[in-house]
Amino acid sequence: MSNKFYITTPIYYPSDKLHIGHAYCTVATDAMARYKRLQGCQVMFLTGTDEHGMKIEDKAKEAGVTPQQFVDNIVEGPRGVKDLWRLMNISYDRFIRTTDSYHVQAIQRIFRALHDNGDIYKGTYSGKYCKPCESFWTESQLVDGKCPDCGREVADAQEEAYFFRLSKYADKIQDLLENTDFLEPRSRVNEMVNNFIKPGLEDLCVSRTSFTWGIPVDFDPGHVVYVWVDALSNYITALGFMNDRYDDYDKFWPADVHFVGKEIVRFHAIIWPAMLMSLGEPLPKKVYGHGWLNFGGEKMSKSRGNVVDPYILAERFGVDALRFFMLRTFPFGSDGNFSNEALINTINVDLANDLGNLLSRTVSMVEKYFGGALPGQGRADQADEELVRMGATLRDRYEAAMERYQFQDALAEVFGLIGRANKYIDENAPWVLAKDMEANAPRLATVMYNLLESLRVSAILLSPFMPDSAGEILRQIGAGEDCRGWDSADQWGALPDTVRVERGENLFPRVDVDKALAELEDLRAAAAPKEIEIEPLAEETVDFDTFCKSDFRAVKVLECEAVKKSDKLLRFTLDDGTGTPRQILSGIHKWYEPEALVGKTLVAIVNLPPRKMMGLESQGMLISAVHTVNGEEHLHLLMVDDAIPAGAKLC
RNA sequence: CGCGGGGUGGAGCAGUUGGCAGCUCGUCGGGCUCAUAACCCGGAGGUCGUAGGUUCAAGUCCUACCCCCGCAACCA
Repeated sequence: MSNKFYITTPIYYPSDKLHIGHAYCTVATDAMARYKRLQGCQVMFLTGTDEHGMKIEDKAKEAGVTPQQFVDNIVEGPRGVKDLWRLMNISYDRFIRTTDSYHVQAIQRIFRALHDNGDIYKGTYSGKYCKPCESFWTESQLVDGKCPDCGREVADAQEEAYFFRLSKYADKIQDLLENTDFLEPRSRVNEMVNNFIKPGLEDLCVSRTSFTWGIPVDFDPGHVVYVWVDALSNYITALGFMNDRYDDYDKFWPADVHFVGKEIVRFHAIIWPAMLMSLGEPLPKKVYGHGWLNFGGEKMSKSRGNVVDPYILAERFGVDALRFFMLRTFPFGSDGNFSNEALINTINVDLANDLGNLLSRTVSMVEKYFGGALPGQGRADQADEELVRMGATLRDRYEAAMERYQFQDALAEVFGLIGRANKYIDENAPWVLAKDMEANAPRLATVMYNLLESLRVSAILLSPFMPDSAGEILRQIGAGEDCRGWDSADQWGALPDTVRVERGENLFPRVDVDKALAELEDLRAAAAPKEIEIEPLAEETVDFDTFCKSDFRAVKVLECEAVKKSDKLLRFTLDDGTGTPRQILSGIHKWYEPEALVGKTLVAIVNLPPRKMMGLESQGMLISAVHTVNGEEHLHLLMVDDAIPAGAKLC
């Protein structure tokens, strides 16, 4: 086995605060890194932030600061990225920011190298251009042939851009994906091949001229390097590839594994290896696409208002409990359903009842029966066999699961031993033995010893997941430095038989479920100070005649139903006073249930050209008031007095 | 017929190459008292989405269909 281990998280995009999903990936990587260190490997654990791009540029503008100030605040500032990793006890060895000067310099060299070997060429990126918005759109993004943002005409336009010859590597990539275990879990391979490779890989646009917040192409000012080359290369520039800041490339590359979310598997499984092939560098040994944490069965997203804040949970329940929960409960390769109930349940059952209580009852019995230190004379019995065998072989089963990144399984193995130890207490009833110490002291000592050993082995193997708590367990059971390591984890008997224990606070207090859930709900509500935003008033004036052309009418809702296969669309049948029902489609299902709207008097513009949506014709548009609260969009249909007759003109 | 994932006791999930349907929680009954009202034992509860097919044998393989989720699309 190689003694070096290089593991990475993705570099996160700091356009906003990070949430539990980012923490999930990073905690998993941290557990893996700590596990490898425990085994004695020399580990390089890299994480960081991807700080360029138009979105950051825009966000900074909104906030009235420079892009650099904006990302500095999110990365280094209070409750920022680095602060979150401190809180989550993340043991990264290196943190890369794509704005770091060594990275910038290396990217320029990499870009040039790809250019020099002919894999990057200058071409034109053609599309539809909207002048007022200064935006390029593809044919398919257009709405009714017009700009999807402002609805104005677009023109054919071409932008000069650099392209990477991704197509050249299509066959090699397909072979890599289908015939090796480069990408795991296996289910992600089909998706990649079917969606992206089989339809034909197109060359990739790798530079932009439409924004400036990026790394300049040094031989062609005006172009900045687009995300692919900039962000993906972090995995090698952070080791010193094409720069002088570090000198670890030869030592640690290729990476043993990149942990990435399933949404960016595509970039890591197709574009990244192609870039490395072009550079003539070795490929990473593996890309592992983990699942997402959903909340209440739905994807977590800001607009749904169900984003989970790791700060609140870690402060309320402890960092170790949160780390443990994420990796114990969900299979790493597939999506998991996060819920506060499940978190609390896991804390109570696994950590409080099983592990914490085992520690507590064991230590307190050693104190009560032996004054805190075992006597050094024991008597083994057949009744010990199963527990001892299980404990002595646990490390191997744990290791097998960890090597496959099956954290859930590895932890289940550990808790198998913890459960067995609790049962062992019942089977041997130490309190019965203690009634006749003269006869039973050696036997009782052995029972206690086996319990301490169970705790010791468990704690060592739990230490990558719960570093602080595992250390506290080892401290309480009196384990010295020489029996805390990986090598001692399969040595039953490493603990001295005269060990002295030291009782401490309850490691994992039981959580009152109802109370905690209510508190979390309060916190969530309190954490959302209202920040109401409205769209800026229009600067352009509109002449009176143009305004008069818009025909607004009061309309009555005759029928309203959700459009099948659409999340957002409602289909209205309206009385507009003409006697002929008017059909209008409106994307407001998020805010209104159709049945609640029947009979209401609304306002519609009725002389817009008809337009098809999801195969249905919409003859106009309903008027709503919109604003955002904390970034979440709110919408209210304009409802007017029901006394107004259908068809009444608004002017 | 856009792509992918999934439908297994009340809830959440495992089920590798087809061979008696498992785990955690909950629930019901019992035991114990060292311990964080924790621990241990036992019971009840499932036509494995539906309908066909292959097989001595199908949760597992094949075909069709239904439903859910994500991506995409759409959101006048």
